[in-house]
Amino acid sequence: MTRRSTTRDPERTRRHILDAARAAFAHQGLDGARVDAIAEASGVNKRMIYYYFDDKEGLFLAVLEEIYAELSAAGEAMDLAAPPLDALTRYVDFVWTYYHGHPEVIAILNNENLHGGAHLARSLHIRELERPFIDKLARLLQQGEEKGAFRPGLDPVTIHITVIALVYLFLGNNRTLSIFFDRDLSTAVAKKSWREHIQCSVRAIVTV
Amino acid sequence: MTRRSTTRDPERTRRHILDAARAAFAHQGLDGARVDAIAEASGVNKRMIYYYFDDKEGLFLAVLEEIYAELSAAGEAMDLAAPPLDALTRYVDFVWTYYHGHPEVIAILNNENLHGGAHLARSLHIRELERPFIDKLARLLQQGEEKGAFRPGLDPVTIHITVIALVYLFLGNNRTLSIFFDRDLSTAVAKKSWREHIQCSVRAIVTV
Amino acid sequence: MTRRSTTRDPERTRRHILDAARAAFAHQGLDGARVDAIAEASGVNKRMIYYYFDDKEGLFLAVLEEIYAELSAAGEAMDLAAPPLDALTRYVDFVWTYYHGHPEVIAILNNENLHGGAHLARSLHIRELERPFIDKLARLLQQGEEKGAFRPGLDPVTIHITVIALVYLFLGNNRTLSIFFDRDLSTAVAKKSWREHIQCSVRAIVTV
Amino acid sequence: MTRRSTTRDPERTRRHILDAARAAFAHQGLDGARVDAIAEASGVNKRMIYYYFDDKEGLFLAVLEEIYAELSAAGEAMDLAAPPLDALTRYVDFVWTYYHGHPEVIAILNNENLHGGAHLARSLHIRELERPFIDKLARLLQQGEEKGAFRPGLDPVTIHITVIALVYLFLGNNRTLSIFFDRDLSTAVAKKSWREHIQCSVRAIVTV
DNA sequence: TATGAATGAGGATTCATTCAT
DNA sequence: AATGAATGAATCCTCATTCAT
Repeated sequence: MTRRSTTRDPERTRRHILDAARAAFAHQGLDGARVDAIAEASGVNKRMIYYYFDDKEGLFLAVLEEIYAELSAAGEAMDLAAPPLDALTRYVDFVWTYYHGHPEVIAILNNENLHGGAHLARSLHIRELERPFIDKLARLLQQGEEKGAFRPGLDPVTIHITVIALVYLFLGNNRTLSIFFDRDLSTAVAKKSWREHIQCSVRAIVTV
Repeated sequence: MTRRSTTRDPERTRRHILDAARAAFAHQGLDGARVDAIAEASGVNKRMIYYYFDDKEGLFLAVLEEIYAELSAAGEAMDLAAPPLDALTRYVDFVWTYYHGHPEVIAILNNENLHGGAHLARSLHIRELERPFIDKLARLLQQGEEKGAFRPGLDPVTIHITVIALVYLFLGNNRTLSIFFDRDLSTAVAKKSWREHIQCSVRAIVTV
Repeated sequence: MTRRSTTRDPERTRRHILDAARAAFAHQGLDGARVDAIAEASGVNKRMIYYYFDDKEGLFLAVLEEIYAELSAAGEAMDLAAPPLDALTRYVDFVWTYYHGHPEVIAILNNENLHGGAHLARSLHIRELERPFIDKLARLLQQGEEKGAFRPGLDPVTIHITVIALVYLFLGNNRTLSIFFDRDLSTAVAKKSWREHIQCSVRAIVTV
Repeated sequence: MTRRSTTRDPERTRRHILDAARAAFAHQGLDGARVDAIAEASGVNKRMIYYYFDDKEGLFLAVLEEIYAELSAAGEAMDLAAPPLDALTRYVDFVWTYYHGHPEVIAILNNENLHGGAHLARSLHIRELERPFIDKLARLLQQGEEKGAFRPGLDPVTIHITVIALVYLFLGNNRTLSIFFDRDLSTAVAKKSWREHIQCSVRAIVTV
């Protein structure tokens, strides 16, 4: 498990640390994660964490920035070239698939919210990021509106947050929801069902 | 602000500890919160925390159980006696108002999800709780369906989670959303706007 | 060496820590001294150091304050009831004997000067201390002047610092002086000789 | 302020390191000074410190030896060609001016004493140094004695240490003395006054 | 029921030093 | 001669928890 980076490869060392940190922060949070454990898991000398990231918070911020950069990059990869309703379906699917495939993102973002977004606010890189999700969604809504398929005046940010909310909460709070409502929401069936519910809901929200 | 409970009042001591713990867990999470700080804030000797709650996790569970009990009790207080669409509006308002008035609930539940719902799963009290929200919502959807105002076959749990998602994510992730989308979502205007968006959305989802 | 304080005796615990700290700071300085070593030497759980003194600097300050308190108390014990010249001799002897018997005081005060008197400046207790050395010396100089034995207008603080200088530097810098001037100043003979030199010098300074 | 010595200039590199080290040791002591900080301040790669001075202690010793060499050189520059009393004044002035202009010398020598003169004792260069201060002072005392101005049998080392004591302690312990005696001794007036006091005192000590 | 004192394992971080180039 | 990367042993300090009263 512990990979030894015998060769002198700064980029690789950084990579190993970031990967281990991401997993650790996702599972135990900023406060629960242990620097020792991250070092151990990354197969890198503990000292290197401080060499590259200053301190635990710096490491957390680096993870956070990477998450947002990936989020932004994911938007670039999304292809919505299709008739409005189909594109809308694709779009929702994309968001669902993204968070479903990156559950650690949810945990880490929740953690950042717990801390009032303090790290993110201090970040210099976040501001420079593009938000392709919004741009592409904006164009989609525009086209749908022009074709008379969608309601006029829809705000892409609002719609995007709506989709995120429906995806994110279901996935991120799956355990407590399951327990409280006494219904296992972690099964493939429950997920499929919820995914369809999101599709229907979003369609209902944007259509006339 | 540190209340000294010199008098021997068990119930009051428990209360003080729970209140301080709730605030602490909401602000720093289970791992970030400090037993010392909780004792200090509650004006109670640290030893008492162990006397009443065994350990930190026991205290967290107690807070969690109280939150769910209050959640359940809040459902009881909700009055949906009105025509379906009006009742629906009231219902959404109720959920919004509840979480808006209890932001610490969101933080603590997120924390419990971070830990995979481990505490909740162990709780004996949770199972016994009624879920009045669901029951009342079920009746409402039933009535709406009978009157031809709502779609048939709506699942109250699904609808409830939908509303929670739209409320909870906006409130709980307000900071990171604001930063990432470069739009201050914490203003009264932004909140009002989002609240209306939820109302419209839910209506669109349940209506034919 | 390691005394175990099995009994619960706060005062004794504090005492043990302070004693060990004093020795440690005297030998390795604030930065060189190790908290672990102090705990070990005092036979007290390391955690207690932080319990009683907050941190290493707090411990250093406590040592410093104790040193000054003892310095002040030593002044009280000094009896100068004698004819001026005899009293002067006694006084110089007292200062010499004090520092000679408390070499750690010199090391610690030097350390505090290294840090620009930062700790002392923050101390609240220092200001309240009496300076009996000065008061008694003032009276002595006054009497000597009246009897025509001493020069008029002598400033007690100046004279006191003079005596301290002659005592303190010889004792505190004994090693480097010995090496540089290639003459062993640590022998009993050298000390006796220097002590007499101080007596003569001070007498020369104050007499007409 | 960090000078980059991109060019390969061994002497310059050594110089930069020594300068930075001297300042660091003067301000934080041997234990408090950080090798990293010294490297940073000297604009030289940290590895070079080990290349030129073996380790931290070696660097400290190098600084120490330089200090003593300068001290010795300063003695050479001192010109006491004047009538005994005038020469004595000049001499005291010289010592005062020297330490006043090189306050870091005091801090570093104190540090060396804290460590029991261990580094100095191991030094090979110290033994070879001339002590022109002593030689010149010896001649001065000799002349004064011959002219009947000074007491016979004065020991130049004793007198020199006396002067150093009066200069050194006032300057080196200025902060703690000021605080303890509640009198600001760092002002120009206080310094001038003390300097005159030394002059008078030394004259009183050596004259008949 | 309540409290101040005590504990030991562990936590983040720092340090002087060395390696590989 | 010079450098960025790497190391492991410490170092200060914190934490949840328990003891003795």
